[in-house]
Amino acid sequence: MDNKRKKRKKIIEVSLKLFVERGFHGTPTSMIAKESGVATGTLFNYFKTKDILINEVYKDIELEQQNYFFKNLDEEKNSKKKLKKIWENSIIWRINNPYKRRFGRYFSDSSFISDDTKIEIYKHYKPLSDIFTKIIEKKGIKNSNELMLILNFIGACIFTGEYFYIMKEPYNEKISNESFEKFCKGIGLKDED
Amino acid sequence: MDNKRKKRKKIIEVSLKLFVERGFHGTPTSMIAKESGVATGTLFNYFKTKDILINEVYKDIELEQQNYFFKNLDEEKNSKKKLKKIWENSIIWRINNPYKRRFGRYFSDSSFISDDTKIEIYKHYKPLSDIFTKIIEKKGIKNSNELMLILNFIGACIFTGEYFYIMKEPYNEKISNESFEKFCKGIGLKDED
Amino acid sequence: MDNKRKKRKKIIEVSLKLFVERGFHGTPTSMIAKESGVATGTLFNYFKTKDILINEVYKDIELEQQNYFFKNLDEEKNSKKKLKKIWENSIIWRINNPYKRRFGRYFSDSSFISDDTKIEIYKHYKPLSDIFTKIIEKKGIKNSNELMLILNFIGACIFTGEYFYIMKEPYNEKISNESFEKFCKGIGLKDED
Amino acid sequence: MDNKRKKRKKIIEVSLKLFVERGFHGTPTSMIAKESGVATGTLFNYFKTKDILINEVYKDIELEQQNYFFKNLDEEKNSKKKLKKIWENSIIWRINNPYKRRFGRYFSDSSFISDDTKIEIYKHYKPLSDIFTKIIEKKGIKNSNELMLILNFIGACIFTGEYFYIMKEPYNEKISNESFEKFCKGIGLKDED
DNA sequence: CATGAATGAGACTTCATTCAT
DNA sequence: TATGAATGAAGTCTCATTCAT
Repeated sequence: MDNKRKKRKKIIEVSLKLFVERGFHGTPTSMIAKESGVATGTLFNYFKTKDILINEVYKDIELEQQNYFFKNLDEEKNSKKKLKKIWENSIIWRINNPYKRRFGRYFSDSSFISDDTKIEIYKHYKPLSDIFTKIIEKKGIKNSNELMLILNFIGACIFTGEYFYIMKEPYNEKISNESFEKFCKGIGLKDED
Repeated sequence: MDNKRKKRKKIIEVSLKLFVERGFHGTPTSMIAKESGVATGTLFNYFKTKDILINEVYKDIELEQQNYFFKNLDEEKNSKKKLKKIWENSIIWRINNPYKRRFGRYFSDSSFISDDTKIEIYKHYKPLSDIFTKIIEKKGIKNSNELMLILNFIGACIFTGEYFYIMKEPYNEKISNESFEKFCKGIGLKDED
Repeated sequence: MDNKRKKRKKIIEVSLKLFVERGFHGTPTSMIAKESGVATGTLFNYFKTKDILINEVYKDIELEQQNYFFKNLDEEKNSKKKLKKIWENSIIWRINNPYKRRFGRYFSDSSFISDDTKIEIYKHYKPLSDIFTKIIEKKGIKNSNELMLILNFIGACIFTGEYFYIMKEPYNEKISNESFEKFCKGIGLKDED
Repeated sequence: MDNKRKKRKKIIEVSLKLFVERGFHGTPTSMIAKESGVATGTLFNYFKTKDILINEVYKDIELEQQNYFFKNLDEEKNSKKKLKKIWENSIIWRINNPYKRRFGRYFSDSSFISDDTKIEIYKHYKPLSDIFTKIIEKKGIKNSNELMLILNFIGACIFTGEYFYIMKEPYNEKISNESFEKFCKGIGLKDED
């Protein structure tokens, strides 16, 4: 029984790698099966179609990612610290999971991922928007555009991460923090907020 | 002779649309040909292979985009104004060219685009890095990380643009400028710089 | 397992016939598959490409042919008798296998057959050259040109066979032997040699 | 007007080379046109179809070949000398025209050459059979098989020629003659015949 | 006559999926 | 449940031939 779990996991991992390296249509199911150590027919016992398979890969990655992003968030008391935690977690996760990072980039927005899957995943980002809701409330910034704030945060975060990717450098807290502080300065977020 | 130009243009446009909507392998060359109003064989007179075709689509988009981004840049005297111009141009371009925006997102980083093509395109972004070189010089910020500054700029710019995309709103100078000013405040860029 | 053998054999036979009748490029793989009673895709499970297929056809023919040419050769004591055996075997084989005869004629020297295949096949003709080596030794004919002798033998043999082909007659030992004796007389090979 | 002749000749020569090197279906008409220095469409002004083209190539080669084989034949008085002349001419011709030699080997018997063409060509070999008719008459060999004699001659002749081809040696009268004499000895043909 | 862009049938080959074992 | 041979629709690309210029 647990064996089944392992096989499923293996197929997901192999698919992730191959889809990223070769594209969806560039990866035959026979190749996934072979690298996963199962017969072609067996693959379809685990995932009825190739389309279902890539959606499951996506869900697995997203859930794992979100768990990591928002992990131990309650330990932090104020908003800036919470944001910093998310900032760091997400950059580190992307550095440590280059294949998953690329998978998101190529497929998260694509037509391979069904709308149902996208909606299901979207819900889990609530913790992030909660933080910005609270910031706006606390700082009494009326008319402030919450969505724009969130987007700016995500943009700064992702592109700071890209830096380490481009430079092929390991994560560096100092560099990352400089970037984070610039973002906070920009939106006027103080240490005590 | 001009007829050939037009046909080529038509094929590029149709390919762009279909690749974005259906993916590379999801778009048969026969479909591209049909929608372009030429025979299957004719397509291959213009582009020897499907791979070459998608690379040409990419190049066409990038060159057009870069022309737009950096257009009339010399009219602006100082760095902040130059950046503002690029900021606006790029957001507007992405709003006005949703298919090209999505094409970049899906394919710019993918293995469909050859390394040769990527390198060729990369060179044209020099005007942007020149601006940041000058900013760093003028403000005497030693040890400043130019690449990180550029990435932060691009991130802020793209994600500000995403806002209009998600909200399905037309471009709004006020909203865009608020975002831009936050970015400048973050890196300490003044009006007179 | 045995079923696979049979299918492979069937495809080889059908290919042989069609390649001879219609040429390599004149024979679509779909036609080979259909006449072999398998699906188009199945053909490629057995032979990865059409090029590999024709090389396998060639190898199969050559090996079968050589087995037949040199069969029971050890029973004969002297060189002339050995040559006679090969002479007869090869003519009879060509009469009984008209398609294989034509296949050799059209393709053995062509660019469809890879150099690797040709070299692999060439090695198996050693028994024939061994006989001529011994003849030259025994008859003490110094300076004799072994290769020329072999070529003359093959030429006489093949063109004697052509006689039956052109006349559409069955094999006739008397006629064949007259030709053989002329060849022996020409090179001075006696019954006791 | 003479210009047309030259162009026709050029196309024939290019076709010969390409058909031998790449096979009939492996040679696009566009490639023949290009290497011949004419436009694709022009080719079809000279030869209505590709099939007609290869038949014309074949006829050109055969006529040239036969002219060479039987040239100055009347100068020789007796049969052996006539045969020797043909023997030499044909071997030399094949050495000097390796492409034409291969063309014959690949295509003379193939389905690319129409039956009409083959029959037309066959007629021109009468001078050779005349010689053997006379030999049989003169030597009073009843029951002798004329066709078999001719075939043996052709076989010996071609395979003697193959010797020089395989050895990549230039023509050598002594070696060639040894072979010829063996053939004559075999059929009992004397110098005075 | 010469040109070469356009045509579209047809070639080889791949691959998601099924099913008998 | 696992297997992997078989399927055949569908994909990319070629090429003999035509025809407007």
